[in-house]
Amino acid sequence: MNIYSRDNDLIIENIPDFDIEDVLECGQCFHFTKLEEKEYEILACGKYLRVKQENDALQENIENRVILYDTSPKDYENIWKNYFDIERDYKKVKDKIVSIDGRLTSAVSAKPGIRILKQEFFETLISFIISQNKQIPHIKQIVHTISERYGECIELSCGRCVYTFPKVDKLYQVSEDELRECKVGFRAPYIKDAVEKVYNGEITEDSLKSMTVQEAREKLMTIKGVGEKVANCVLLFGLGFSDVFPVDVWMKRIMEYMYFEEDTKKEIIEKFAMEKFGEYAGFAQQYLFFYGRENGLGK
DNA sequence: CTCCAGGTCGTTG
DNA sequence: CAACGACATGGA
Repeated sequence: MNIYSRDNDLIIENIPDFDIEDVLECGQCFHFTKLEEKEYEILACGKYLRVKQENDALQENIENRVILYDTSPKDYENIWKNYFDIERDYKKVKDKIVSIDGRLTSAVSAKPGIRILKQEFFETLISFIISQNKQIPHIKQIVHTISERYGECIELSCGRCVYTFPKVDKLYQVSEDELRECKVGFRAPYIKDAVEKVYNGEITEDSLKSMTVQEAREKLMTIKGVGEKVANCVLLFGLGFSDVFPVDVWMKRIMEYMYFEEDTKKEIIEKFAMEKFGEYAGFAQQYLFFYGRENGLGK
């Protein structure tokens, strides 16, 4: 891996096991827009990032080149290195998963560039409350709407404004009816409850991170509208716990297709996967989810 | 028109 | 506990 600045951009060559398309399109993140093939803009951590990956530099003996536009080395060190989980050895992660069960080889090699993003806790919490009983494109739309209406504006050099996801303090001021106008539907009171519990300090990122997964999961589930699945997604994508296995309709189908071959309760599937994959359960889940969804596994 | 979506809640058996 | 309908909204 080789990192250097060119004009105002930050260039990273040869990030192992990284593909910006796999990372963003695998369903863990909703606050981004595709601009071109392998080129995206992302709103995260209170920042705007335009990022592009080139894989056609083979003659220069370079496997891939990722360009973070208008990004200082300092922002890379402080924000994006952590956000993209650059320092984790994903070869080891994938080897481990495949050694546990060789049947995951096809899932892992289909999307070899997945990384579990370290997303902001609050945004992840609200986003996955919204996600229940909704399709990914619509979740993205709602997250964008909430950000445009209540987030902070970042003015780009071209004059266009983009909006970060709002902070708790801001969403605390937003009424249930105003939330409904963002098309969150019956989830409005759920969001309200989550915002209140975070705002008044009953739920904090730090305290959750200091707990065991079980404790943190139970704490999250005291929020109305946060069940087992949403809690697990927040633990995995927003708090850095990797020993969780969110089971949604897709994972249920995929796991029934691969292991159970009959209707099986989500709790059984979750327990089975956690015992099987342990601290790698979250990674295994994401490879399986993306692969299974793209291939319509389990019909 | 009907069915379903990265589910969860409240109500019944 | 287990099962089941309701819940907003939009797309197939």
